[in-house]
Amino acid sequence: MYVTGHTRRQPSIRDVASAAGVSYQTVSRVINDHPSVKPATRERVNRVIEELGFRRSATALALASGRSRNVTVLTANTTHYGHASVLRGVEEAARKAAYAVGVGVLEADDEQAVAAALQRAGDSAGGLIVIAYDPVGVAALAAVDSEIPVVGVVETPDHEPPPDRPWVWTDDHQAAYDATAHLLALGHRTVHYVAIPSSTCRLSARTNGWRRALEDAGAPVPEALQGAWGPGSGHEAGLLLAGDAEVTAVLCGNDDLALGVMRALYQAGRSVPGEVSVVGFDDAPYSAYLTPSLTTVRLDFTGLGRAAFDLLHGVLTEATPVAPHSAAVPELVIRESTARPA
Amino acid sequence: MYVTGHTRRQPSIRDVASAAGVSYQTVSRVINDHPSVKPATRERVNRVIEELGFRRSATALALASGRSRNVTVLTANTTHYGHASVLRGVEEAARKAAYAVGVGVLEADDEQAVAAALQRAGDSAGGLIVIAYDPVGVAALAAVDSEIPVVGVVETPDHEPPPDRPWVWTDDHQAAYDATAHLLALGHRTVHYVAIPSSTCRLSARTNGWRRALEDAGAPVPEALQGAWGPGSGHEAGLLLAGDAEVTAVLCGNDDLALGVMRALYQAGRSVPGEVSVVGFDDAPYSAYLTPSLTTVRLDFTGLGRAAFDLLHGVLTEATPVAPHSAAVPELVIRESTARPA
DNA sequence: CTGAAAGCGCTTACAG
DNA sequence: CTGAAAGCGCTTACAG
Repeated sequence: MYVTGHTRRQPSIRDVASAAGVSYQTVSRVINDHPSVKPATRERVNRVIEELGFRRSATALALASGRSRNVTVLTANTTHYGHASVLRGVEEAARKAAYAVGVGVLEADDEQAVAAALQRAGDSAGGLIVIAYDPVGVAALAAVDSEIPVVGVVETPDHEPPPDRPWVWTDDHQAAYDATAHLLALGHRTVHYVAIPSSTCRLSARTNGWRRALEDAGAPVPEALQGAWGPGSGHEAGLLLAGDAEVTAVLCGNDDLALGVMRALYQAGRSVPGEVSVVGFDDAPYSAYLTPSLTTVRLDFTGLGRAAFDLLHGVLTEATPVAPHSAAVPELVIRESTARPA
Repeated sequence: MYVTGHTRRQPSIRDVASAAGVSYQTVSRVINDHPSVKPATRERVNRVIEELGFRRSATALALASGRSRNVTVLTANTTHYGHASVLRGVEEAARKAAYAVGVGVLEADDEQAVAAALQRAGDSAGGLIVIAYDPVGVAALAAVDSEIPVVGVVETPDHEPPPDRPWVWTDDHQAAYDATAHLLALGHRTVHYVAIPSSTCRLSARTNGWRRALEDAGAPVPEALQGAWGPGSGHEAGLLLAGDAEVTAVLCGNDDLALGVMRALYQAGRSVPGEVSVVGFDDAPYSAYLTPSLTTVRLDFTGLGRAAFDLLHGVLTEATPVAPHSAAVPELVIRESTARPA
């Protein structure tokens, strides 16, 4: 069989219209499920659509209608488990709603780079979801033009989001409180804390939850250590902590940090959980298989992503009232890395 | 300050044109860097563009020109380190070229689902990048309409890709060979293997590299165990392996599998690397911080993603000749999980 | 219930 | 070097 190099053009609504013996306007009504089309006509048009393999052009639709069935998620990171899972949740919900999803990564947090990322995203997207777990994300969320629909995936906020700009989060504060309380209940005198980068200048909800639990129990409140996102910075913090004989329990802002801390403790000859208990945040896929397996707070990132999309979809279509909401309840998963103090 | 609720429409090239006192056609020439525009005119237009904050509409551009400055990557998984890193690499290169990137996840591998994913992706993208590390991805790559530009991110192939459909890969075969040879050189009689899901019916390049190294050394070739992607399946395989006293060295298709195997070995009371050596593939961020830290093959997934985009960009613009190519050389990273047999 | 017109914001020939 | 026309594939009023 010989095929010419010529690409057969995709059929347009006009092609469908002439093949079905109607005006292209009627075809438009059919593909938009407009009520006022005679059933027989509708059926005939649908048959032709099927035969010709017609697919409505998303770009023409976007240009003509001004709406774009595309959302893009802006994030500072795509490989970290939490961020990647949020993206996955967004994609899942978007797929169900027949939306396309784009990704933009926020490389640097200078104003220019953020502005550029925002513009690129705004060019193609009808709406934005920005993951604001870190300073770059927060800056981006704040810099979004007021005309473009956006929802933020944020840390537990301490104030209401602006009405036109919903947020989505899981209750970090309570989760950190619970994890700290668990350690205290085991008999530890206090709990040290290695923080992930705070998204804002003020203290994060996790930090506050940890501190509150300590205060409520009348335990001393040690100074929190500031970590980054990866295990390397957990390792550095762990080295510091390992040198302090007072340290018997460490709460970490995420599992990567906890992993680094455990490694440092091991290198310093302090056993986990024999001498020191360690708790993480996230429940990354690897955490259950570490030795000792990691006690951690399971966060439903995927559910968060789905919620973010649903919210955005709501503001995009104006069908649903938009309300800020906290999705999914975190759950403390107790494994081998926590025990009573020696 | 009072602001009306009315959205000020984005300026179009006509707005720019009238403000600059030229025709909109001239504006089009300026934004497209067309050579034949008098420098003075160009400068004036550019000034107006600046003043008005004009941004060319990506969707109008796509509709009018037929080209879409958007690529979408199709993948069965977004959270696994390798897949996420490829995506990250694509985004990085796309950003440099001012392209937008979309993601589509391949949920199920039945024909319908793949076809649906393909259609959705094709609707918005000018080109596709499909990650074909697993059966779903392979099916998707094969099902892409011949008219749409696509590049596959694949396992080391055993034949040339079709000329119009470039692939990108890293040399798995050599990497598996090296890792196996390392274990053999340490004095192990043979090396067992836990495989990731093969993308095809035939054996994967990793499996072949492992087998070849064994054969070249005259070592017995045990049957490979079939794993999935996550640590859970590595754990299952590890339980099997742990029961066999002959097993002293295990090569795993990825780090997650290796983690699961190490956990199983630990539970069975067999020490790593004292009694059994374990090697992974990927060099995930956590691998260096495990105890024992994991010997593994570092793969440049991000570079692979960048290469995939560059290739696609080449076929999209027809500026660069497209050639299949192997990006980045894998590197064996020797850490604590491997040692001489007891 | 159905059709003819105008327009979304650009680009691609075609003129001058 | 610059401008007026037609068209990309749809939708949104406006007629009938």
